[in-house]
Amino acid sequence: MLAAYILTKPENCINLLVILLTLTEESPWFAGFLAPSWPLHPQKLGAVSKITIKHVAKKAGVSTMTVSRVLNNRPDVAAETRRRVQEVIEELGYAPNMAARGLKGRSRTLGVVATGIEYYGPSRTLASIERRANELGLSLLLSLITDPETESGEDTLANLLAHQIEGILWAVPEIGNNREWLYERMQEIDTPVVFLNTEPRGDISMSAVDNFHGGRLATRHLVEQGYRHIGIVTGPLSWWEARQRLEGWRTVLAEHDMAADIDKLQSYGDWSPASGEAGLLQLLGQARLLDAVFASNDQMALGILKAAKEVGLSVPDDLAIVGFDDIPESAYFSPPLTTIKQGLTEMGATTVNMLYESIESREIGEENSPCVAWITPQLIVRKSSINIKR
Amino acid sequence: MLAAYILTKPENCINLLVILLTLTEESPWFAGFLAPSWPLHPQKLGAVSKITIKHVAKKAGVSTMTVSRVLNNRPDVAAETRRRVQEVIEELGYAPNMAARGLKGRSRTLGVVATGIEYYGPSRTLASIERRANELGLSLLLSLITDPETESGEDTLANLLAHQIEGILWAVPEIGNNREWLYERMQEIDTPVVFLNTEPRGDISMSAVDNFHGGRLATRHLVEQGYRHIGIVTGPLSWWEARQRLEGWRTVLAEHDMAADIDKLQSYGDWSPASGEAGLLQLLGQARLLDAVFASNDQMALGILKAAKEVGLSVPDDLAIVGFDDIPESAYFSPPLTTIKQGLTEMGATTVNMLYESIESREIGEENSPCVAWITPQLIVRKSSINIKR
DNA sequence: CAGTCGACCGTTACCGATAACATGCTACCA
DNA sequence: TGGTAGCATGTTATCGGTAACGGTCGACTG
Repeated sequence: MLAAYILTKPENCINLLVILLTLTEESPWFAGFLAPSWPLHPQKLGAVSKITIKHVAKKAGVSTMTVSRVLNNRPDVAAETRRRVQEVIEELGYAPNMAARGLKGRSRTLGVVATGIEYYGPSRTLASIERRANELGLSLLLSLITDPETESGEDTLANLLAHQIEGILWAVPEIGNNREWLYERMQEIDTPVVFLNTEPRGDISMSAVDNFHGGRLATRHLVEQGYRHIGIVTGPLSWWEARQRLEGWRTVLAEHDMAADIDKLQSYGDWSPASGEAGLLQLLGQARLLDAVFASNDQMALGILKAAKEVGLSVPDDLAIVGFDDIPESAYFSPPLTTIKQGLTEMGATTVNMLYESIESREIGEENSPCVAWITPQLIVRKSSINIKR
Repeated sequence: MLAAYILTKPENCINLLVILLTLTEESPWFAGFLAPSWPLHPQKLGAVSKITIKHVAKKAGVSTMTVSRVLNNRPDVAAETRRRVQEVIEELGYAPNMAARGLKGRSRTLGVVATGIEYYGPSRTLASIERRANELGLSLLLSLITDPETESGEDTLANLLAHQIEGILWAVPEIGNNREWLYERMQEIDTPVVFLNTEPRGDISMSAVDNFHGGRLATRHLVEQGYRHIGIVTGPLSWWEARQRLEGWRTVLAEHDMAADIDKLQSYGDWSPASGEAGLLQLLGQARLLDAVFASNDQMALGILKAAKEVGLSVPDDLAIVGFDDIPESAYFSPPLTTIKQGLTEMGATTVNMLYESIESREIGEENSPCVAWITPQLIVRKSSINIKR
């Protein structure tokens, strides 16, 4: 058979005129035409080549495309064919090459950008993200930011995009304006992003614990227990969470006419036990009548417990304490710590769901609008805040 | 220019005789030869197509291969060419597509299989793994096992391999024989695996904290402080770490002739604070003279502290306690906890280094032999074990 | 009974980077 | 001055999967 085709390579504007001689194996005479310097490539077979879609296709007697359709649960495959292909897949133990899929934009991988996973909150969140992603058949590419105050994460983002991930979970706290670049960048890239625990704004998808509500819950509980001079040790106010918890505390104090001299009831910590310790000492110096403290996390509450003991204050008789986080240890502090449980597991799963939906809807072409989910935290009452005498 | 080539497609044994007419853009007359039914493909340009190696090549006036060589720091590029290419890369903000690289076996990605990252040790380890991997330019695909006692992780491994990862870090504890399948599987796959915190064996690469030494450190410290009846609350004995710590304790007791009635000095916990609490009560019931406890982790030590307080034992006067892990909270327990710091950061980094070397040496073709690295833990002395009266 | 439609399946051209191989050129030697 | 070694660079095929498109065939319609 003799045929002629024009092939074009647009990128370099070179046209190739190809005169094509198709010879079947039955025409060995053709070998005579070959110049000796044009070697026939020996059939390179890898030693124990992995099983690919081609092997499956060959064994099932169909084309690779049909196998691909079966793999992706496309509707246009006859039931019988589908069954046969699935059998062969099973039999050969075939697993699709994700890199090849990624090249075509279906990597089934999410990027997670997180920080501080050696601490309870972030690691808990990450664990629930992984679990939900796994359930949905998605893999996770993990990137950690060591110091969110100084590292912007631009390299991190670039790296994730280079891996052809299909969506991004951004679990780094917004500190100051360390994220402005990202909001701009998001306009250009067409990979959906969902944020965790961040200040809501109209143009992003996000899920967050209602820290304001949490701050209210903690403070209101202290008010109800009869405490009248309720101080706070905040987290770093560059953190949105810390500001929200502070605001909740302020609101409740104002509601109960306890906000006179409110400045003297505030102390600024940095999440560490040491700063809780220092915070209590500072508060005691400022507010003589102090009888309760809302610590913005459990670690600081632990530092406060230690400081209280050292200055001879008994908890909860002289001083009540409420923490935030409900780390597993807090039930075993002495006394056991009243605290706010955040619902981080729920938040992690929710964000993955949101991202998944976003990816799905993008696939079928519809643009989906930003979405916000709030997680309601929960008060866990233990001994550190209960004073039967009052 | 006229040239002829032989192309072969081994898979279907069809030979193509290609007569190649190279026409530059300056030869539009050639269009006359085109049959109307052979359409020139319209140049399909994505809306805002990402920058690929081709764009860089074109702009730098070289071939894609040369760009690739520059990207991979291959030696055979002229200094001037290299500089120009790098300039263009910079200018266009080009980043290589990792999926495409993965397809060729150079995904620059490691798989991490871990469990329990909501706890301090694993999350700390994971953080240091990520940091070191990042420094080496490697990405991390994260897989978590929820329950290592029931989940084998075979699916997890398959998933990682499907992603064309170049190496695996296995940070799931060996419990019973939950890993036999993996040792077998490792024979077939040619992806290097490094294990974390596991019992050494000749045919695997691994890094582990010397838990036996840690157990000795803790116990010897108590002996030196003058305590004579030293109990232990172990972790679950299906865990290698727990067994090693127990063994260290046993050895020191035997060395000091304190191993009479040793059974009554043992209690079996499950890492949780609650089991520490229960463990102490059990020990007190068995051993009247008990004056110290080695808790196999800090969380159980916390439970023990609580239980001691409840039964009216003062720490460290009546009862000394040493923990294991050095979680950040332990310095703020009341009293602050003496404990063993594991060196998890070092372990994480070490395993990544080992895996990296293994990958590198594999690339240049040499087979590298299994390698074992031990991390030496460290005693952190705090108040819970210091009794000046003794 | 021609025409149309839809279900099913195959062919081809990519996706982006890289290994293998080919080629052009310079330098150096006999 | 021809030959050749070796450096720098280009060309092609390939990795494994999927989108786009085409073809076939039977059923149904007018």
